[in-house]
Amino acid sequence: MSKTTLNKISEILGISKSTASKALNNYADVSPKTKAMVLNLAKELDYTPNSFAQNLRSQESKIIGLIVPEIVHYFFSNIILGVINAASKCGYAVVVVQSNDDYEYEVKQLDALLQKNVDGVLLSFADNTNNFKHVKSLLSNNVPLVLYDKISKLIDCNKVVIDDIKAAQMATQHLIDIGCKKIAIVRNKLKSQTTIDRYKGYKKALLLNDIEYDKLLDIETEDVSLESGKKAALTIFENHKEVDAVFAVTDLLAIGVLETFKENNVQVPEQISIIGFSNWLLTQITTPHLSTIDQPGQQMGKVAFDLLYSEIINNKNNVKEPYKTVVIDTKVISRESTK
Amino acid sequence: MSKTTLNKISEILGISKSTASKALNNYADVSPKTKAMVLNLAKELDYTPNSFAQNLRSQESKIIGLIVPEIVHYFFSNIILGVINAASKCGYAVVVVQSNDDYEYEVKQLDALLQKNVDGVLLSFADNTNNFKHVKSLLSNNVPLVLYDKISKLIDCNKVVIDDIKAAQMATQHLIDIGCKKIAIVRNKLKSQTTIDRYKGYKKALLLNDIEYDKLLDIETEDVSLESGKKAALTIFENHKEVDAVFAVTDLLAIGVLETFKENNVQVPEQISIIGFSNWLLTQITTPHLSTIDQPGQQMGKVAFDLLYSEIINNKNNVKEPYKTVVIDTKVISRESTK
DNA sequence: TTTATTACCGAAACCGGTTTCGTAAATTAT
DNA sequence: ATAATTTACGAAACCGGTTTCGGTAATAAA
Repeated sequence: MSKTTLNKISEILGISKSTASKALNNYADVSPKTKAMVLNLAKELDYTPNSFAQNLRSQESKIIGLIVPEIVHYFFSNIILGVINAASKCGYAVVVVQSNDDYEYEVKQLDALLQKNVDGVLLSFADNTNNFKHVKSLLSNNVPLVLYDKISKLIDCNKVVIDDIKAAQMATQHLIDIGCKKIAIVRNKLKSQTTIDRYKGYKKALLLNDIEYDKLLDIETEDVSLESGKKAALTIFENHKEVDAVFAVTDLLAIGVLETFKENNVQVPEQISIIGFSNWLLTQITTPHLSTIDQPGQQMGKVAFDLLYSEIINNKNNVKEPYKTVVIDTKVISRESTK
Repeated sequence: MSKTTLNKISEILGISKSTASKALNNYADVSPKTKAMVLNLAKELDYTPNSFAQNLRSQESKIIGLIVPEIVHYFFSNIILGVINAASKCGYAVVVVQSNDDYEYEVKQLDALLQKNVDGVLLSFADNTNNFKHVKSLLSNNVPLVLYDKISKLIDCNKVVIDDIKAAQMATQHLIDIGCKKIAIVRNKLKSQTTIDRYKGYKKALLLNDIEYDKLLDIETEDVSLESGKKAALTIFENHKEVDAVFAVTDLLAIGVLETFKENNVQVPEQISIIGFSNWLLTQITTPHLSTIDQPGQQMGKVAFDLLYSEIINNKNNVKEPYKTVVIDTKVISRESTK
């Protein structure tokens, strides 16, 4: 049994394809009788319009592309969920791809999305992306784009971010508020905007509290892995016994730091306080529970989709709205690792 | 500047659309000169075929649907990654949706996928799915389907699973091997196949080692959350001091159990050993590190896609292969929580 | 009764490719 | 030289909807 098409329906009823289509789409110029006839038969034959044909006609796929640096990642999982839920409510499906935090891959995956004719793209840059040809060509091709989380100020489009400077400043201030004086920062050396901003926030907090920035307490790591956190902690443990607090720019780094201190019998938080960044599920499970910055992924995903959606709608209606940058609120989650 | 189409190319070159199409698709009946001409112009105008038209013609979308019970979940994140990587290599995009571990939602999301005309579906059932009308209608509509992880034996299709019985048996045997005698099981009461099988494996191991199954040590929880694990541990702690080991059917449950024991000054593993299930990243971060069963999500995702892909290809060529059930190997990861 | 409206329907164009089939020209075989 | 192939190309159908536009018949207004 082949799929039922409009042609089949119109043939059976002895009417034209046009009328059948109109009946299904609530056009005014269809008599009640005819409409009922069509609707009944459509239901009986379990008719669903062929979306390929609809897509070709409307030139839209009702699918959007979502590029995340890493899929197996608590924060980005929440992004994905937020996007998918919001999209689903508007009848959009989401194709998810991963850039592997690599520029080349990001370009490739973006191309793949465009070949599928997605109606818009949500993108968080790879750590090593500092060339923006690919997104600029997107924009010149009039494909709606929303950048989220790891963005670039050089691109003129809708964005949704957290205020990394402010959040990092709050994290550092929290450490200062509980009495810490020698605060180390552990950050990855790749210069993504988020890393840079968290670094700025750290320095800003020091400055505002008349604490001198000490280059030796500024530990750069290869990446943001658990292992890198451990290495960083070892550096601190071996060379800087005076340190009484660590701000790590990601939770995983923070956990690596925490683990290593524990292994070396450094009491957390009695001897040293630790705060991370993102509020991964992980942080509620460490011993002691890790203080961190809440970075609401689901909400960011939802907002990102909403921005994209309104841009898609505006495009259809040929209206041009100025681009927005939505800043999502973060807050300090104070747990046992900072006291 | 509008998008370049085949029509535009053929008009510019003064040839027919057919010939232009053939040139681009390596047909034999195009002269070398004409072919070069078309290819050059296509490159110059940055021509990419309109996939809507291709889809309509070929009646395939080169998109597959992936339904996961929960997106923010270490195991399923790995599934998603495995699927996406494998799919991408074959030119397929993946639309990801979440069933929320709820049957109604699962049906709804499946419908949404079908409306997008996906070429196939990968599905892991919600915990409360025990009605299979939706997937049966899929199969009768000849839409390729592969079930993974949470499957049903009642459905005749390709599947990829781990041997939950064997894995749970291995976990329990591991506890026995290290000398435990009173082994409790913590499992969610919803009767998904995986839960049932892990329960079976637990009992099988007891049986093979002449340990009597004790209904009182069989703790049923509402769900598989951290909280449920904590509640279960409290039950054990308050009523069954004799228990010297706990097998929890998920890592999160196990971590809840672990946390609660620690809070009540029960030494792990000295007084009680704990083993979980799945090998989440979390398990490497708890104190003590949690023993568990490795459940290789990425590999399962890859295998699931490969099965789906070959079914899609077979369908196109009108060949019918018998359905397979691929069983992925698991192994015990012995860490500090079992000694 | 004549004219103006309204209600209802269908032919056909359109979206942009792919593929079949017929045919004229060029080449080879006889 | 003619006949048989081969080469190269294009017209047109096709995929399955949506939408415009024109026209007839029924109704309302003059």
